[in-house]
Amino acid sequence: MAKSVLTDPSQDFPRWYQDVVAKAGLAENGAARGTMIIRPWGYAIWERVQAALDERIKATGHDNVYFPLFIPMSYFEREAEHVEGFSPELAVVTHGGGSELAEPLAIRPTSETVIGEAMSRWVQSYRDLPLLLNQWSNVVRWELRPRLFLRTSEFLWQEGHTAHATADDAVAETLRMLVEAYDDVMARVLAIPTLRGRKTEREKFAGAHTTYTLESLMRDGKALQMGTSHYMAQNFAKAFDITFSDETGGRQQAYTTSWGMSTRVIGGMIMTHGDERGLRLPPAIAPVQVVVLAIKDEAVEACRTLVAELEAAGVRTRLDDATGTSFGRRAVEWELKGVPVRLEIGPRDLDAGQATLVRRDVEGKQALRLNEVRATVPGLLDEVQRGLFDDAVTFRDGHTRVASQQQEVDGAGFWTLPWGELGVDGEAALAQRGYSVRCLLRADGGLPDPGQSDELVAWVARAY
RNA sequence: CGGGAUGUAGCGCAGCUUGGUUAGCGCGCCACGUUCGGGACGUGGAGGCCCCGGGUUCGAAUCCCGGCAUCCCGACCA
Repeated sequence: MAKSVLTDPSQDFPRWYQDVVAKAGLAENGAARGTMIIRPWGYAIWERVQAALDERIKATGHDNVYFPLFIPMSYFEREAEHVEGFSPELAVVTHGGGSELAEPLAIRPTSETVIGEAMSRWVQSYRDLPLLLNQWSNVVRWELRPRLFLRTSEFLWQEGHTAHATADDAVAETLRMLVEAYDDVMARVLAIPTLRGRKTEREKFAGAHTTYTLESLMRDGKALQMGTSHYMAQNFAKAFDITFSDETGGRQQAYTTSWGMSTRVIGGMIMTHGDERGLRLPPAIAPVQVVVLAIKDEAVEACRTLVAELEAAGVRTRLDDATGTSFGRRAVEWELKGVPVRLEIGPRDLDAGQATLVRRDVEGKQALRLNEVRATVPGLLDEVQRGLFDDAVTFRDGHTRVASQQQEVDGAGFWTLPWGELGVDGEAALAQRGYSVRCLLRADGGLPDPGQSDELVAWVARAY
């Protein structure tokens, strides 16, 4: 298990994070304040998140669509809470084609409004429901304190928007995407354990009836929201007139949902798995799962054979035959990039008919017979994936403490306390001290219904 | 918008207090040679509106005034 920055106060976590992002070649700041340039290695990771998530979204019956980047300002004003929540962070275009626009255009911070407007035209009958849409896009929010991947003025994400005939259907959809799409990708692909919970009124999405969230604990003991799923009830249907004729010919208002997951999860992955030597990529997300490194020219041929074998076994493999660069430099570069497994072959290995296996997740090297590589590596990658997830669970559980009242909350990690004791006043008191209620869970750990208010446990932490 | 700090080579920094040759150092980059099983070394080289504007002075990276930008701590947030 990686040493925690939390247990080593001499370490400066923000600095560590910046170094990992830079040295792994993931991203850098853009010219405009708060913007981010995603470099090839970082984008390849995002593409794997996209692929996994898109597969889950399509598997649950959703269709991909694309809506405009520009949204007329008046759209935001139709939903009171929504406009209040988002106005402060809107970027607004006032000029186009050399002259001032009659109506300013907001650059989308999220697309409930434009999509709601279209839904009102597309939904006429109960037969048109449910309407299950998803969009891959960039959005802009003028954040005050940007940080690569975690909070940038512009970010890439996926936003799902659905409309349903009944409240039950909409709630079920909200929970389905949280669990079957988001948490599945978090656990299976990013190897990040989460809490599945409900947001408090104070923390919910602007305009939502209920917000559900996935919360994770980073290695510095702060929490990060990894994805949210919102049940809007009829709030947006009212604002955008999404109505339909039911089976009996009556007029009904639809119930809508929205849910999003962004490039932030890459930041979460870095802060969950990274160690003092840089990035550690879970195999499922790694653009390159195995690098086969030829130490000397005479080993290149054997390396090529190995690469071909592994590729045939479905392992994403890259050959490093840059023997003109020193071995140490190449080894370190692949470590910084977080590649899970390295196979080194030099003259000594050739003589012995073996490769030297180096895992990124644990210390040490071991010999592996060349003819056993193909049979061994896929299982090893699964083991690494599980190990990273288990380490993160152990870390979280080891940094979760129980409190009975808000005054006891003091320090890094999660704190749990009865929501009935805490309440909105306790929540406000915690906020004064820099802590927030990340989410509410049922006493048995399950997800609370939208209306449930008793027997809830508040999970509290400092957050990003 | 409050509190603190910083702008000097691609990156990280020193120099400024006490003005004075040609503005330095580390990393990186280029060439050649020796190296190469864990970030090699030597020699040579390229690369600077010292954030911007004004002022003081024989002379400003350095002192004074005014801008601008960035970073850190808060409030906002996927």
